[in-house]
Amino acid sequence: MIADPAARRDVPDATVARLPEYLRALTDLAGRGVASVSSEELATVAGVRSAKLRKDLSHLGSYGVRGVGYEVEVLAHEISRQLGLAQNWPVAIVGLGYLGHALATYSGFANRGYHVVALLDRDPEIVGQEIAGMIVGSVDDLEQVVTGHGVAIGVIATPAASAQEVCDRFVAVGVRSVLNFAPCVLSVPQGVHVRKVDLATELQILAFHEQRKTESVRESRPLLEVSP
Amino acid sequence: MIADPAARRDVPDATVARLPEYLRALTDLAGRGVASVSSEELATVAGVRSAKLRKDLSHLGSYGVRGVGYEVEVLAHEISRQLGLAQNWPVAIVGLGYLGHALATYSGFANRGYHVVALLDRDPEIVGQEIAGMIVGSVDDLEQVVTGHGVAIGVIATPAASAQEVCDRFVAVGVRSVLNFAPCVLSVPQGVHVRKVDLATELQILAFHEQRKTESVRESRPLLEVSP
DNA sequence: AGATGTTTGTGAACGCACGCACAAAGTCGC
DNA sequence: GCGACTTTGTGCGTGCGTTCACAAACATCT
Repeated sequence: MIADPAARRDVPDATVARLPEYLRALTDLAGRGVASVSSEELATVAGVRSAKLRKDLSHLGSYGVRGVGYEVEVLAHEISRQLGLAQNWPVAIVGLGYLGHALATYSGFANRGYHVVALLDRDPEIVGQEIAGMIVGSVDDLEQVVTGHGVAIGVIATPAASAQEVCDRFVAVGVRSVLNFAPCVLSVPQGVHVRKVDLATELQILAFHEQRKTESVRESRPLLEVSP
Repeated sequence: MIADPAARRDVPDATVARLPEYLRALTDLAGRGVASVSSEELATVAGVRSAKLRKDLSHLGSYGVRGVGYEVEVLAHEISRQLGLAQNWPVAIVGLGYLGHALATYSGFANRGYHVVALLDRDPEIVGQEIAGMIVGSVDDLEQVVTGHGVAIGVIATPAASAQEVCDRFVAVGVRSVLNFAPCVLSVPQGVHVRKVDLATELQILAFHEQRKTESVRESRPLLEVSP
């Protein structure tokens, strides 16, 4: 029954990174009225191999029934709990350009265990606007807002030049988890967790593979040099 | 020494994923007038360990000078070339909600080896609008646009419900690299490369670690369980 | 020129993650 | 109740990625 304390201690990072995808797949299935799935089926929907899925889930505990499969509701609830989505984390978003705008209105946030409690920007043109049912506040009030709402996770969607300063202010008032969309490396003290998402990076990785594909067709042709 | 043909064949995926960050760091340094860096300095700016950086770069060839370091311009140009950024890949973006809007106006795309050649949407309200200096076209013309511009990379920023259909149409007209922002798994034939970015996923991974932190605080009190 | 100092490039050891294959554990039919 | 079938959970081998540590290679100073 209570295998949690032992199992929960060390969930591999690679597994953690896949849990949200499993949860999304399970939510899909639940929405379609599916009550039970095998690891094979769920793996297909989630885009992984069944063996990997089973090993991942085994790190959370034993929530399947041999010979039957997993109960969708039960497993979804368990993953949800492990990810801490029951806690409705208060999130603050700084920087409301198009990207911040997208994040604020992203239904995935509100519906998946998060609660955007504050939108902040530096531009007086943007401050005061209503976005996703909220009034954009001034970044000057960052400390007050974070403390007041007990913000645990800070989202940075500012230009790279402002990112470090915003991050420092987040950290100074106790935020220990930061999601950074600015194309720069943030330096933070030990114990603060930063995840970075760079849209251009993803494209560049794709471009690398794309080039390899076209290269293997042309095979060993000299590239043209660029003269400055 | 031309070590390229041998070295270029197998660049580890993990290394490829870091190359864009190195390139960004080098561009930063070049902009600040730095001409030469050691692996230690560059690693700090890029947020990795120097040993890892050196091993990564060694997969591209030998572009450093022992006892001195790397020439910023030379290394940047080399990574740029390996990533295929000299080719100005034509990119098409489908789905111009706030996220698609953000992608279209993202300066990182235009300035880093990409050329957004088409914006497409299904909503008649959005078709015809001007975004980032381009007129949004109808998704009905997807095949024509892709073929006409020789689009190699397709970006999907639609709702999940439409993503697979758009993907299929991309693939049908020869696109082999897809960047998917929709929260769903795309199924594609062998040889087509898909990268997925899900904004909610990143938050959930952060939440997991955040929960672990707060748990370890609460559980530090009942260290000893009552045993029978 | 030789000695000294610095930094790269890499062989080797280690650790993590993935896939395989199978025993364990359950269901179902009779 | 028992055998056949299904599916989970996992021990193990393998391969990849990271880190360490050092020799090779270059610059600089005397």
